[in-house]
Amino acid sequence: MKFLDELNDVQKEAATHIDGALLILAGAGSGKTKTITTRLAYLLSLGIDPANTLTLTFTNKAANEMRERALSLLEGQNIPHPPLLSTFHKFGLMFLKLYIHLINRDNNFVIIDSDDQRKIIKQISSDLPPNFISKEISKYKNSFLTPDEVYALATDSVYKNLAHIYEKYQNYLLENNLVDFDDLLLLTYKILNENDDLADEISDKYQYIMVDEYQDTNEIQLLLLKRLCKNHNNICVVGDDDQSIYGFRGANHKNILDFEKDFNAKVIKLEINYRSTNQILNAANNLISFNKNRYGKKLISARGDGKDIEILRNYNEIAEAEMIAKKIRDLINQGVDPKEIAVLYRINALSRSIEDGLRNYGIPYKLVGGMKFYEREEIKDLISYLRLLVNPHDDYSFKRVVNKPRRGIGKATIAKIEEAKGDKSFIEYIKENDLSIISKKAAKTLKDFVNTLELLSKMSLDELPENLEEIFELSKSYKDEDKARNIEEFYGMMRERSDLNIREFLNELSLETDQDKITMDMINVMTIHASKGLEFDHLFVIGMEEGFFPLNDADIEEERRLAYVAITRARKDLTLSYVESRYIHGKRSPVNKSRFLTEAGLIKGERVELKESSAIKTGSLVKHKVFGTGRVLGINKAGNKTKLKIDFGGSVREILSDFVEKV
DNA sequence: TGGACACTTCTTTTT
DNA sequence: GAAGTGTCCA
Repeated sequence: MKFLDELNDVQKEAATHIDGALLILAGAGSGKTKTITTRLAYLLSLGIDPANTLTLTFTNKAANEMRERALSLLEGQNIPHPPLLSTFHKFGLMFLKLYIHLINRDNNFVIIDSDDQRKIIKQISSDLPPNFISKEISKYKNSFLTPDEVYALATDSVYKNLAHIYEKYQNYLLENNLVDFDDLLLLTYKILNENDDLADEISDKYQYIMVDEYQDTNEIQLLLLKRLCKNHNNICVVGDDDQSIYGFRGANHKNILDFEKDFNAKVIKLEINYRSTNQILNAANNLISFNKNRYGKKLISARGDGKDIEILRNYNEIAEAEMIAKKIRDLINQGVDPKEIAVLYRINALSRSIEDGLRNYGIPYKLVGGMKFYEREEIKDLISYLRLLVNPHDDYSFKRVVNKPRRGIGKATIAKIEEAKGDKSFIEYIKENDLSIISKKAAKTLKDFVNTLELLSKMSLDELPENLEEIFELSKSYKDEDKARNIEEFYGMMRERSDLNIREFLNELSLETDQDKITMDMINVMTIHASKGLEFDHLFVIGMEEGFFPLNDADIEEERRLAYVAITRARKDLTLSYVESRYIHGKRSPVNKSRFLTEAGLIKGERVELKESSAIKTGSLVKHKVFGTGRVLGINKAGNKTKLKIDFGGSVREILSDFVEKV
């Protein structure tokens, strides 16, 4: 096999491993993708039926890239059909289409995204932050807790209330045949778990399973994988425990640390780094060695020495931005390709100053992952129209679009119908009643609206854009040119996918992200999270300050991994920057340089003394001398004082954080 | 009904 | 500082 010659010995060992569980611990820049795509190509070149392989990823982009690379290695060989490479969620979607009837649900379900989820939650309850609720619900679902069980476990009124909201939320999904992102995996697992014969069938079908970015898997994904490989244990996962940075989204860093034990796996470490210079890797190695929870590996550069890492210190963020803009200008003047330059930061709020700086110097840049196409208001409106056509009972979508563009249907009218309609959906009620409770004009508008929707619902995906536009003037009604253009772009996407019906189109769409669209042609400005998997010759990381990076109250080891990811994005030239004072949240505050600079060995003789955070967060249990134990409902920072809103068994008090202890 | 104004909040976000 | 939410009034 000629393509094996492209690999080093360790990579080759990994790529030619055939049977049994294997963990490929792949350090940053160690040729991870090359190794697993080669392994896939290798398996297929041995005559293994592509239909017997399954490769799971987290993004469509990764799946597509890997498919292409594997197939290009096999060029000229006769592969009967392409292998299945899919995201976990898309795999769930395909599975549920075939088998959701086994839990008595119809396969014409619609997938909701996190935004929809929050909206639904908001309709159910208004007293707790929807973000907090949706996180909690996700936690419960992923721990297989039913609302009743959550209620039974609840120790205080807040959590009893949450159990209640959870129950209503689940009922809402069932009534409207909706499926959230968690469900795509959960229900898939549930069905496989309850139907042993089916699990056998599926496990026998997918005899060779591979998983990319294993450090980002959560509990359900682990359980699901166990089901999928129950009959063969042929599972090969790739990942880097040191690059696990999605804990806040439910990724369980433990999965990769325990894989060896969980699956009785062989472990192969890829430690030769083909990306960065010694200086950069030394800093990365030094820094990450401060973490306790890790497998332990050291990156060794295949590129040798390069430039020293530069540390920038500035008076404030304006000076910082100016200094970096100047440096970037110089690089470009030296002929550096702008797409080889990137600026990273921990939090989006820092993008502003650097953007200003670049703009002042007339340097074109691209903000990666800023406002997302599918999250734009006008696109969500259009999607709501499509949903309403598929499911006339979708009251959430109905309310979203009933007055877009303006038809003179306001809050009052909606509230009246809401009260009168009982269990009926808006559209049902409007069709079946004379609407005497609202004004004649509004009644006529609504009747017309509903009739029009019914008409539109009979159309195919490629007929819709024209008709929607003619009837509702969705694009035309916007004065904002960007919005109109976005709508036209979306129309274009609908026409392109005329092979699908509306429902299929919506479900495909909900699993798509802008991540898939990242193209690199200009200077890139983005969060560290967005930079994962990318690499640049010249890299700037700004905001290296305590409180920003590491962020206050965050999991320090995950912050450190994040810094590790940031550093290892750089190929030859890394610049880390901090300031003395930063303007944030409408206020200027003095800041100290990040401990990570010291830990990386970049600033000698200094040690930032800071307690490892025993951070108090919303939801934490705390103890007070007099009031006893309570749960934190909210956190309020005023100056350098932090005030906590705490529920002490029903009575809510505001207490300064210094007066309580975390329990 | 919908605009104007006050008040709150502010980490990252592969699906 | 900005965006999102809530409330009031023409």
